[in-house]
Amino acid sequence: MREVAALAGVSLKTVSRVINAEPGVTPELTARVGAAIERLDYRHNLWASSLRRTDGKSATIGLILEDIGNPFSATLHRAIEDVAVKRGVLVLAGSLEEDEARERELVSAFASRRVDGLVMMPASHDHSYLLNERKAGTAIVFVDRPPAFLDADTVLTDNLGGARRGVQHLAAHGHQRIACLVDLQSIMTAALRYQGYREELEAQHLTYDPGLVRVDLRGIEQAEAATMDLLARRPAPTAIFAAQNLLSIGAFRALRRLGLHHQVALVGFDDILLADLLDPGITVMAQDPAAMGRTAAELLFRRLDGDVTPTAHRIIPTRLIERGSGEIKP
Amino acid sequence: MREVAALAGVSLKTVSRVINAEPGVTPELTARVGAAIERLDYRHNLWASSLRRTDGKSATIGLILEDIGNPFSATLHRAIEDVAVKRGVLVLAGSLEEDEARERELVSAFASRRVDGLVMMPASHDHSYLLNERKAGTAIVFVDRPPAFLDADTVLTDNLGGARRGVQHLAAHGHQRIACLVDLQSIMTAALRYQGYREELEAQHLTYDPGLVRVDLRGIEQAEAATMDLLARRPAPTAIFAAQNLLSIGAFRALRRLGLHHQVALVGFDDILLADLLDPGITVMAQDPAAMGRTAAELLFRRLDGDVTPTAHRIIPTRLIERGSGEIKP
DNA sequence: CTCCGGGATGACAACGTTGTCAAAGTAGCA
DNA sequence: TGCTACTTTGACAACGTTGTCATCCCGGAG
Repeated sequence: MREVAALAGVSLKTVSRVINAEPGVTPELTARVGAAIERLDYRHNLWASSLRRTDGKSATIGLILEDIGNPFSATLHRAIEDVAVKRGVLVLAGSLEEDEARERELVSAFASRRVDGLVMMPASHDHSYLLNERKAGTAIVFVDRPPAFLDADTVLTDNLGGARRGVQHLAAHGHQRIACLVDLQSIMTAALRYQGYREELEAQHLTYDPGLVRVDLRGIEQAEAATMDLLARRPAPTAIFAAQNLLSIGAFRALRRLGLHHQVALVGFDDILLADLLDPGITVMAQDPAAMGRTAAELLFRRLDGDVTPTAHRIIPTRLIERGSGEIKP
Repeated sequence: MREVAALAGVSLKTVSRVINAEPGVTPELTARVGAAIERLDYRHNLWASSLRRTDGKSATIGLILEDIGNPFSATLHRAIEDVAVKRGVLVLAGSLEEDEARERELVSAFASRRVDGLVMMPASHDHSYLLNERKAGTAIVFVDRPPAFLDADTVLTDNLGGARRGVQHLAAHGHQRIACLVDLQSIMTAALRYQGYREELEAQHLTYDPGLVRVDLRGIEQAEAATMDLLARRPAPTAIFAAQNLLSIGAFRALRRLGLHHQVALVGFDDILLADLLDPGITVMAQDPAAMGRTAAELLFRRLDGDVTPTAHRIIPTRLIERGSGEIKP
């Protein structure tokens, strides 16, 4: 910047004014400075700038996800980016893999980089440690999973309602023995879906049989094994509610392996790419990660713009997509 | 930091030393400073630090992808993150959507934030503008697509060889009339796959029929329509080589719609989640985005560590995965 | 002609940190 | 005791930028 000022024959401050498009600089000087910037290939240093500015904004936000690589997180990420680019804000992202320590590390790494805001899908179960960040002026929005011991803006899927709707769909098709596959119960969303399953059974006056439920399942293989196991019981379940993505796939695999994919009904929670091309297509309660990301980003930027209304809690509805597997009768 | 120094009763510099774990500080002082940091909930400001440091490193790299949200990019992103976390480096990412102007904007935004390195999957066709960035000390690695008018480290899929292998697989099963679906020809990878198709036809002494090729297809719908169209020709093709992800899905849809999914062979380029659960499973030439990301990140960090050997060009092999659709005989 | 107001420009300090160098303290040795 | 050598600590400038305030210049009013 010093060099630019020298080449243009003006002071440092004038260059700063031109760069920040501050009013009150002669068009002639603006042009001279612009030319010098061009010629020297000068790059503004945003960090030095934000260090000195009064608002201290870094035009950067942090994003903490379960796994950047999985389709749900990736779609969410993309939706947040789309909102952020409009404001010239860049996104730093990191994966947790259900590791609470990693969550703390990431928050700390983001704090060191002075991000303006944080969108997080937490792994831990106590977020009181974030109070300090917020006191330092960082806006925080939780997405997909709620905060604990902290009051903050939150964007969630309607896990309870969605699970109920899925089970209701099966019951409406005449099923009485509906099995259920659930992820780690320590994950709030999994617990809620399980709760929805139980609530809806009761609402439908169906008896709850613990033998038809498998919890703490991780990944396709475990779900496949659990499904094989469930279907070996007598009387066997006539329908399966798989409360997560990979669990649906595992269940489908098992059904195919047993040749039961046209006899036993299946409803999954969370949509799967290509599920419509399978035979039968998998009926799901679809989440809307793009809407979640968009909503979370909008809430975040509203806070950064100075909104101080009480914390907002947004519930994104799920949508039933009938593709065949959920409409099989017992 | 001033407050920490005051509370611990030491100078600024000593606090700095403790934070950076510089040798030669009494354990007692280290402890006192540590306690003060804890009590004041002090956060190190990485930007101010990197502003002052001689190496000027920001422990942050930039990642430019076609679309953060698509599975290929997301997997690549994740693999890069995995290498980066080991060094305490964070990743800033942005999507291009085939927009050349956006590519420049992102590079500029990253440059303003003084990233140490850049991994990019470019959309533009002239990267000479990056010379200035590199002169400024930013390491640059290209991934999935090669640079133009710039010599830089590159990590590519074996597009040519993979396409040839796929077509060869179809020919080996007795196919003579093999159709081909291709993405935008302006995309280097698409052009190479098309070239592989033609080269392998020639190697197999099969006649090249331009009527069996559809280029510049974008997305599932266009591929589906193109496939319907191709299959209406007489004589009809007995096999299809789909040179991209979504094109394979479109082709499969069309085959299903026409009830030809067990008569016409299909080989896709780039793997598809769940492709093994379809009927028939889709045979593909699988890319390895995780290996690409890992390799790119390793090259980048090697440069950052001072490696000045000539530019490296890594080719990541593809792998044929037989699932049924590619093994159908004419 | 003087004085005032307002717009354009620049000098300088400060943001939070680290590199440089000097000062102070300690131990060892003749 | 006096000297050197070394270790530990601190004062200060500097990184690249912007906020504050002072200065300068010009036109117009009295």
